[in-house]
Amino acid sequence: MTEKEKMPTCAEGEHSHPEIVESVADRMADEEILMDVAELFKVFGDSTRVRIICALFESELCVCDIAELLNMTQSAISHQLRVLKQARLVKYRRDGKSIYYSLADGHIRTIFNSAFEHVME
Amino acid sequence: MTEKEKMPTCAEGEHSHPEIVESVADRMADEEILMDVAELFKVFGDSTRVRIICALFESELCVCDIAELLNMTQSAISHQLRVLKQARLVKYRRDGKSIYYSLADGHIRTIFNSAFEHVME
DNA sequence: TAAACATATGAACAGTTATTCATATGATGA
DNA sequence: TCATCATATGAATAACTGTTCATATGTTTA
Repeated sequence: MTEKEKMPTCAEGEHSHPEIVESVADRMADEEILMDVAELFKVFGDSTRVRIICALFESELCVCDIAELLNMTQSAISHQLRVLKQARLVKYRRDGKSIYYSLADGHIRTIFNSAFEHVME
Repeated sequence: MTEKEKMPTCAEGEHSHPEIVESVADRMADEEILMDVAELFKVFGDSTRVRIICALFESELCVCDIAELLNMTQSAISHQLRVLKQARLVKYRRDGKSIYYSLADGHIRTIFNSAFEHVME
């Protein structure tokens, strides 16, 4: 470029498609819901948490059993369970010294089943 | 603790449940598939990419229209489209100077619909 | 009550990631 | 062919995240 100019974007020119953009904007879900969806997927987007969730699909489990199953430290599992807890994806009950975790919601299975279908296409 | 000892984990003691752990391990999906699922969710776990995907649910769009719609720079959108492209979630076609993106797969809608149901419970 | 155990948590660190800025690439039209 | 436009990309940076280590909390049992 001969002159130092701001790089134009088509959105400012005549080549954009304002009708389409507006129409899509109208039909899209609310910003807040999209944020919640992204937040949910973010929780699912870690292999440790995915493995914990898939373990809990099969059975209620205490922390140390999850740690043994995944071959990870108790601390690492506990930290991840906290993330799942904060996202209201797991619930827990105390039995003696152990704490048993299970899935809080049936929707989780549905979401994962769809994801499994996709990756195994 | 009086002595400096390695903190024991129940997995090494008698309080673990090896039968349950083994049974869950047997029924769980393969490690590789779980990694793929986590990888997929990781791509979905960003609000910009969620907004792009949800926009593409409504219509095929060129890059600059997505940028305008989301009120972000063309560069930021382009970088995120590359992530979606590498995950084989979008396809594109050239029409003159513009490049139009669309979703590559119907499964994506299914997964998102389940997620929407969850967050809107 | 004290020791042992299962779990939770705070701090620190390393690795990852999203955006920005500057610039490259590739297509179009004069 | 040259200027312009739409998009892509590399480098840099700031923010975030997962694990580890050390330790705290709360329960059980001797």
